[in-house]
Amino acid sequence: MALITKAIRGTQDVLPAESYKWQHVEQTALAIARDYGFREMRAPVFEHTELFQRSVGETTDVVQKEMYTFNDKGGRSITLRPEGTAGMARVLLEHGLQNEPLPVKVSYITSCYRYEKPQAGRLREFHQFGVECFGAAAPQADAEVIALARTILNELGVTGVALHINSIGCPECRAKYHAALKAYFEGRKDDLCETCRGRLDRNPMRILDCKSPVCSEIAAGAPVMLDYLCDDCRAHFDTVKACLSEAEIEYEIDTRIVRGLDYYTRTVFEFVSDALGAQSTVCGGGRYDGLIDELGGPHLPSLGFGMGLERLMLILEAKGAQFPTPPRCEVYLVSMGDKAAQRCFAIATRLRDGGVSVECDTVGRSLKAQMKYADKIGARYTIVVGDNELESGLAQLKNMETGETDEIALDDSLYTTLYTKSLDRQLADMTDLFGAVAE
RNA sequence: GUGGAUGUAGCUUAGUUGGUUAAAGCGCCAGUUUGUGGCACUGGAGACCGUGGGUUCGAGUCCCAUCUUCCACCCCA
Repeated sequence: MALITKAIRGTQDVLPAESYKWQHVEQTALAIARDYGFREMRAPVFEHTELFQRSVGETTDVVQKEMYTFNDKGGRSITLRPEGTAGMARVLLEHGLQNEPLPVKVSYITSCYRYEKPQAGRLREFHQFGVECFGAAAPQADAEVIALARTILNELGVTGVALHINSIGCPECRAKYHAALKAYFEGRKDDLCETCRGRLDRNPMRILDCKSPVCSEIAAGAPVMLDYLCDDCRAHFDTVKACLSEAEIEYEIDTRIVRGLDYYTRTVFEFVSDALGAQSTVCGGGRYDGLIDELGGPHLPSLGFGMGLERLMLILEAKGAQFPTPPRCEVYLVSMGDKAAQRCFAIATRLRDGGVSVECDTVGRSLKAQMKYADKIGARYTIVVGDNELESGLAQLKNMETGETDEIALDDSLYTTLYTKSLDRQLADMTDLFGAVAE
């Protein structure tokens, strides 16, 4: 295939036949977040490169080798956002939102860009639903954000996901832990795999996550972060756990969770799916108490999560989750001849103004072909308009499901009849929807 | 960035040890006389066989390169 008609590596198109699923997922997530008090906020796809370097962290893989960075014509270094939080934090500070009643709770749906090798559940352009809660230091905020993610997953019909949580402490206790960890691994340095030997200086916590048999065996005996938490961090984590338990939210402690973005502190969590293969995290997040200071703002303890929409869709498809069926064409107006076609267009326009879903011929097809087409797009009713109908002012309203026909006059009564039918249908659809939710 | 697999019409595939106009199903379009869809039947459009080289009298079939997609590592959503 020619280059110009080929999508860029690692990108994905959403076709008309699939888009309703995305709309459902996005609207559901946004609506539930609204119930939790999160309002949507939007930020540009690109930001100054420095923003991501400062927030995500200079030493992280994301910043070091995965960002889409370029110079614009004005010589500025621009980067396509590799994640959502940094941009949200920037908007907060630029517009002084920290002066509004705290906490400031925002949600977002964004595309993100990372130059990685594509594989299952990993794309170069991917989409996230996420939330940020700025200015909430209490452990209840951690539980709230976790509960929100869980509710969204549940509401969408996702099964087979487990919540894993951990605390990586504050900079003070983490420094002590790092020292202990380093001392431990230093003793076994020669046994570690090559990548882990490199990690020893950069980020020893990553070794805990290494898949190599030798490393994981060594890691099994390594000191655990939770044992090094300072009193405040320990108390915070204990309360988070207590909140989750009392709200009957199941979780497991996973001491190997180490977020790859530098801004995280204290609580970190992920929702892991059994349906995704190697890239099994569908939602990841945590607290970042130092991020806003780091960006030059006030000390504003905050937290959030990101949910990978493509991964979410993958799970939904794998689990055979149900999506609400997209609305179908209510009436197809079949026309014969130019005069009738014009009349049909006029009728269609008026019906559409009244909120009815109508279609009519735009390619000059024969009557039979129009009937076939009406059938293919799932039209519920058809009305054939030709010279006879134009003259008599009467037409047949055909129910495409049963094949039954009713006489219908081509005057003002036609509109009220069809408005009513359409309204009844919408009402029935809503009843179905609520019925399904109630189950 | 490192490994392994993959690539034929819109989709799913067939293409014998390299040999004439690359095949089928689905889908699409149009017909099956008199103004009404779903079934059936008929016909049609649609593939430079991922791309570029090479071997050969001759390659979709062999070789090399490259790209894509998929899977794993790595990383993360």
